[in-house]
Amino acid sequence: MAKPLINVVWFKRDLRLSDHAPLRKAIEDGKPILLIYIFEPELMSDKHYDIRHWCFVWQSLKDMQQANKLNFSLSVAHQNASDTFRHILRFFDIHTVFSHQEIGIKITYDRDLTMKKLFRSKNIVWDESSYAGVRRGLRDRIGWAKYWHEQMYAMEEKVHLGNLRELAIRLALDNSAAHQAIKGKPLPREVMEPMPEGMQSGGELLGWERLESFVNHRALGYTKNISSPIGSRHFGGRISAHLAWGNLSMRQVFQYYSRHVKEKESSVQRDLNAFASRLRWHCHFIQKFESEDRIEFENLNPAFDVLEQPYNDEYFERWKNGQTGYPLIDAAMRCLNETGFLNFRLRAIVLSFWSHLLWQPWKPAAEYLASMFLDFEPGIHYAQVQMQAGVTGINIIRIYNPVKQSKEIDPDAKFILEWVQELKNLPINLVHEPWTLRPLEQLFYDMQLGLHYPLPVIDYKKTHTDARDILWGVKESKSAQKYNRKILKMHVEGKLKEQLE
DNA sequence: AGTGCAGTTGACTTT
DNA sequence: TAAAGTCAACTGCAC
Repeated sequence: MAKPLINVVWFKRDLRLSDHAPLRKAIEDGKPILLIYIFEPELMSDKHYDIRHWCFVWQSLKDMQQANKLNFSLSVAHQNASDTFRHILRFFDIHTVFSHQEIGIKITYDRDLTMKKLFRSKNIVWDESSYAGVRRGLRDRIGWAKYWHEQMYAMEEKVHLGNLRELAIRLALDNSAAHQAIKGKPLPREVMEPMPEGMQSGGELLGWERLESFVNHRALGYTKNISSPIGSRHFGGRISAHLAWGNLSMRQVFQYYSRHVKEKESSVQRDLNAFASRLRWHCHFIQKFESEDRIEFENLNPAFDVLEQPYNDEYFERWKNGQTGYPLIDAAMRCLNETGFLNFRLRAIVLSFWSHLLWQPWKPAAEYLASMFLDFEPGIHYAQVQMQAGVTGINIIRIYNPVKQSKEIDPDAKFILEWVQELKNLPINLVHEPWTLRPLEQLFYDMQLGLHYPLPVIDYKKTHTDARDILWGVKESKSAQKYNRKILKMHVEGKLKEQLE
């Protein structure tokens, strides 16, 4: 007996039901639709990911079913993609699989290659829609900004939920409840539990709440607070995780901003425009990764391959657990571990500390930070890591002074004391550099260095000079400059050039 | 009042 | 979204 012929919409990092090209196309086609999300064990155990991401995904999936009052379930699998589709093929013939292109790390790229082969062998069409103005196989950036703007101003991909409700089918499963895996082991319990306090929860609804509250209430103060460890958490857009997992599409964010910016006061407009310019940078970096995904493993500028930065496990443990003895660094890392978010400046500071002051290779830090950033977006992440590590050749080398930054961005030490409570009895000026405490003061404040709080893991004065000399030496070498020309040609379009340098 | 000088500020360059 | 160094201009003050 012939199996029913269906289409599949495969959700990845596009967990929403609006402005969704694959859904729009599948509905237009009119065949029954199976909606699936696959929790891939190999991805879940990859170093870039943490349970917090899968929690966020789970909440997004729940939101897609519940908040929109759809009376069908998304099918959720917990096994690798090939086996999932083989399982589906036992019950159905698949005409087309609709999904978004994934600009991802090697492990997902390889999975896509495997799937491409599998689909071809089964005579299944794989229809992949592009991601937010990012183009496959681009060799240079001529006309890129223009194309991006066209994409952003284009009409939304309309999804008719009524039609979707009629077409959507569920895979008949052995004793599976609505949210259970269609096949494979049950999901870890923690995935289905609420987010820990302080970490953003996932979902389209929450994404829109954030976007609206930012544009209409929190935007004034965006630029002023952008570097403040505490201020940025309120005055920032805070939609990054929702963008990374596709609760919001870039186009939706851009159009919401364009619609509302006109009606605001000029001071708010300034802040909103600063926010909006970053939306384009977001896609710029993803495009960069699409064109050159080797930067997950290799220096963008190969001249920096000569750096000798032997990995030190003790340094790694102290850095990641917030035990370096530099209060700002420790506060940032502890805060990140617990909340999944840091503002841009703190991300730059902790990375600079790792690669310049601890003189460590960027790769282990890149993987660890990816797993802690709830908004981990592969393209942006690796471009930023390399930029902060100073191995792109085309960007200025910024070695942050953790004490100077501490006094500048956290003058009253509020942020530090929130996360490094060991220091709470010290006067503010000593919180920024506790190693200056003299023995009598340590007694007086009941704060023994090396016991209650670690001594600095390195001496800034010594390490930063070495790092500076070596990095600038490479940056100015003939070899680095030769590669720079190639890099600029590939990734930079006209006016963007100055902004990058 | 003008001069010399130490200290400060800001623009600019180098790393 | 850096930090440190250089230099010229400026400031305040003493004489």
